[in-house]
Amino acid sequence: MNTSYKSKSRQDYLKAILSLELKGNKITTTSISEKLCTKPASVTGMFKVLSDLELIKYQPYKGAKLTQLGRNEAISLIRKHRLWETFMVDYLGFGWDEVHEVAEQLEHVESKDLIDKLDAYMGNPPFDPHGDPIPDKDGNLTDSRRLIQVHTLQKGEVGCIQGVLGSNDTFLKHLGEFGIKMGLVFTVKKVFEYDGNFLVEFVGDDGVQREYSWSRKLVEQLLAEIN
Amino acid sequence: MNTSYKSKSRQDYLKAILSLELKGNKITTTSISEKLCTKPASVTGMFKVLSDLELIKYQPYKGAKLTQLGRNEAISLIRKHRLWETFMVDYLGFGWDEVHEVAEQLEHVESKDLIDKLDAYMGNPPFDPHGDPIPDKDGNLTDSRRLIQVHTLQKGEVGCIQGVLGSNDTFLKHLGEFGIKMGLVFTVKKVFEYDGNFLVEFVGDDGVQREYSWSRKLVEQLLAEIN
DNA sequence: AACGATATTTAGCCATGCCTAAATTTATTT
DNA sequence: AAATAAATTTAGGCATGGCTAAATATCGTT
Ligand SMILES: [Mn+2]
Ligand SMILES: [Mn+2]
Ligand SMILES: [Mn+2]
Ligand SMILES: [Mn+2]
Repeated sequence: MNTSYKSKSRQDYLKAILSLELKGNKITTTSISEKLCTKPASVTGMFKVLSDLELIKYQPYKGAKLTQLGRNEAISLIRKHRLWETFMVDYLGFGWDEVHEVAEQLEHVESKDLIDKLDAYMGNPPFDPHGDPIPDKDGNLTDSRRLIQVHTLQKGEVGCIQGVLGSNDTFLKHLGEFGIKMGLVFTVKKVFEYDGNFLVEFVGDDGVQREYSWSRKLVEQLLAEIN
Repeated sequence: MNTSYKSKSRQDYLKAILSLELKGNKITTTSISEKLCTKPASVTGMFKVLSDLELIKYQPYKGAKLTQLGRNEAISLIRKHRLWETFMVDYLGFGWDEVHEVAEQLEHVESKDLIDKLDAYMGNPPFDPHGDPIPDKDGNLTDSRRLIQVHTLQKGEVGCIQGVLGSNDTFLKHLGEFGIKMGLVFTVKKVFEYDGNFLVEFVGDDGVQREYSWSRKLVEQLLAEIN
């Protein structure tokens, strides 16, 4: 049979499953169908295929979980996705809000040699443009940083933006309009009790120090390092 | 209907058709099936699809030809293919015999912005690693060079390798073993009447001048510029 | 423990692109 | 002008990966 696990669809399913597993979620037909914009019935069909290929363990009505084989494949896809994003932003001049869609395509290009050479060309970057860790060529995905959500900061604390939770393009574009980017160092001047907004202060691209009001919804999605 | 012309299969058909048209061949179901390793019956089916999409003009039993729309799409694919090959060889350190397969995948990534930025990043290279001209971002595919097949050279003439006819990997690897590469300047010392072999002389990578015997079959596939 | 709500699977359908075998058209010979 | 050969199309099937609607299993409530 020609049944291999190297198809765009199957790979997207593996990635979706890993993504939910990393968040600690149960892998149900409904949750995957939402993530991939398909229907639960379609997911059931794919779960059977992936299970036959030993990429997942699937118990009808009980859910699915990645096998080691499936996990390896998923991590390889994450590696490709994040390296291509890094290349597009750092070398080709794309904005961080412009690369996700294209990386969704590039991650499916099959060539270990290509991605390892691209990685080497860029000097083995540890993080992608959204602050997400890039698995190394052996599939090790580690992140020793202690990032915390900005909404947990106290008045007076200084943070450095190192990542974002979720990275859909409109959210990223919104951040850009606020001058928020990776590595930005800011100070919490005040937390408003009324609506949970954060008053922060930082030096903009133009070298001028200004104050901004970040919404509660926004700061929950921002990850920072504190010193 | 979801019937778009952006599928890997359809794109590969368009490329195959353009490739044969450029060689002046008639586009038959048989010729395309050979090029794509499918069967004539499958090509008939695809010709109907491409015809419905107005990418080709198709007359049953008479053959097919690209429309302007189809030609534009095919040229865009050629552009992507050659730019990715150039990137892999000139930036990532691949050999010219290692990039074709991967470029076959990369050419299907859909993003005009990506390929135009990659082109700019590389400084708009005019030719790919195999000496083939790269269409510009507006789809202009021109080649003002006057390349001739090496077997037409006379004893005593000096040539500069600028391209190869056909570029399957084993052929290219073979060239590599002979020290033959783009830009190589050589002198024809003698043409053997017996077997049509060419005795040529050039300075190798190590700086040492040596003589080589190039087979008739080989020199027919080499394109050179003479000064 | 039984009911209703919710989640999941099954059944049956569709589009894409490939295949083989059979029918048909076109080209070549005599 | 037939007859044969070659090329091409048609017919019928298969695998993948979607869908909807209906059947079934599981879960939360009372
Ligand atoms: Mn994808
Ligand atoms: Mn990312
Ligand atoms: Mn291709
Ligand atoms: Mn090439």
